[in-house]
Amino acid sequence: MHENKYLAIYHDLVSRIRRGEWKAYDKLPSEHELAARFETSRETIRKALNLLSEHGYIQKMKGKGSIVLDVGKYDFPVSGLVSFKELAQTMKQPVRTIVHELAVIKPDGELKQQLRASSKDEVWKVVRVREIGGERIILDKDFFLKKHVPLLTEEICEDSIYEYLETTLHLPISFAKKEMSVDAATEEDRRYLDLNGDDRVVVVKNYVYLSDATLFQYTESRHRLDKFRFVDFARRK
Amino acid sequence: MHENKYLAIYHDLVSRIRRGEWKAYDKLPSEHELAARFETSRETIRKALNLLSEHGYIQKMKGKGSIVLDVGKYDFPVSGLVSFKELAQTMKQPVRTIVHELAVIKPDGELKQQLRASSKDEVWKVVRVREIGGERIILDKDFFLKKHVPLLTEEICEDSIYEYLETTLHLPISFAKKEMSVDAATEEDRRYLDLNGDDRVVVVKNYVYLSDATLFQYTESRHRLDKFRFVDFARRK
DNA sequence: CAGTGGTCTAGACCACACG
DNA sequence: GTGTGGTCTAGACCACTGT
Repeated sequence: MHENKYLAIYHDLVSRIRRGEWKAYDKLPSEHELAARFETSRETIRKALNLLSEHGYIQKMKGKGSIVLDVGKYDFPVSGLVSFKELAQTMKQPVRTIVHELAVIKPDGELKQQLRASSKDEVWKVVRVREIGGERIILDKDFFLKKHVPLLTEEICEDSIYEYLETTLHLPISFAKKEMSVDAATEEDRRYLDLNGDDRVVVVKNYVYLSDATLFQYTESRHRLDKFRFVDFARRK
Repeated sequence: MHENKYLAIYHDLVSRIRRGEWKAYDKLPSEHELAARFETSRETIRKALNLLSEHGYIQKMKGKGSIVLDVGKYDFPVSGLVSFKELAQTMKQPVRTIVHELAVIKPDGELKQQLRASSKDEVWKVVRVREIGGERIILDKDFFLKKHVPLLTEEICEDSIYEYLETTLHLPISFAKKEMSVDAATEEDRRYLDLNGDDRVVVVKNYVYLSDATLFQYTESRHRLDKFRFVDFARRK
């Protein structure tokens, strides 16, 4: 496993910050100083620092230096592509995934359009419920183009589909477009979730693209209103 | 007004893409070619292309080239700090801002904590309603530390507070943390908004920081459920 | 193989902050 | 003034993609 120099420096600095080597509002060493310490060029240090900045670890100030922030260490994930398994690992509550449906289907009108699929394409349909603290909170409906994902099993769906796609199939998942809104709850929502009488759910629609910019997955995540929470760290452009 | 070379190139390429000089899935010229065309170095071109990539305009592919995407041209804003006025300009519906309250207050317990203010700090409180297509949809409650914002008028609040802060006061707004959730509607929500009987609202809490990492604004944006929509473009790290 | 984007270097000059 | 981060250059080598 080979890691880029700037990524290695980024990870090194992240772990130092997390370990408390620098506390919030402490100044980092200057870029010149860091370049000498890591025996590299300043531009490479700057790549690492820009990553830290984008991820909310530091704030850079022209003419002054870079200071460590205290946001960004908590409340992960920030905006980004994060799978439920990665998210679950940061939570205290016990979580469980129940697979309700796992089948190959022919996409119909709306779904075909969403996946930009042709009539000949076959599509995996996966319906899962996420249980958190004993309550059924999230209904996940995933659709994959079968030409990209030849095999799926119940075991994979109970673990992490993302992990399987990336580490086993080596699919180059690259970017996604998310849309969030509040919609009326369907009969399916009422059947699979503990809605406590709510007639609405938060719907997160996720369009996932590969690195050649082809769409290969459409996911609809339906959350119980009172348990929904989304955190986003954003920099002014 | 001086603009950096890589920013100028970025803006040039954005406008060419928006004008349709390259269509979706077209290949951009290679970085080498662009460097020659813009009479600059490849690293500078790469800075511009990375901006295009981050903003969802292009997809870079090692060994192949960069292609133009069709997401990112619509559905603005993507995740980011965007003021209501900027957002309104991209909408078709007529919008209006009504200022209900504009006062200097002493922060009480919860607010003091949220703004990390001391008992001596004075705080601007602004309550505004956003009307879209004739309906009162969004209730915005803004709190600014007065030491950063000496003067606020009703005219400024009806226009764009952000514009005033950035272009007139030159406050270096730098980053923000957003939290979204669905909460019970308050008496205030029912009074100011056309809720149509809903007993919940989408709450977006926004903590805004200056470039020296000091918090100076807390905003709570309360949206009617059925009109709430949030779009996010995210790249896999 | 040639062409592409990804990383890295060792410098340079600039704008900004602070004493 | 010194020191900081921001930009820019002209090269280099690498890994990947296509033919």
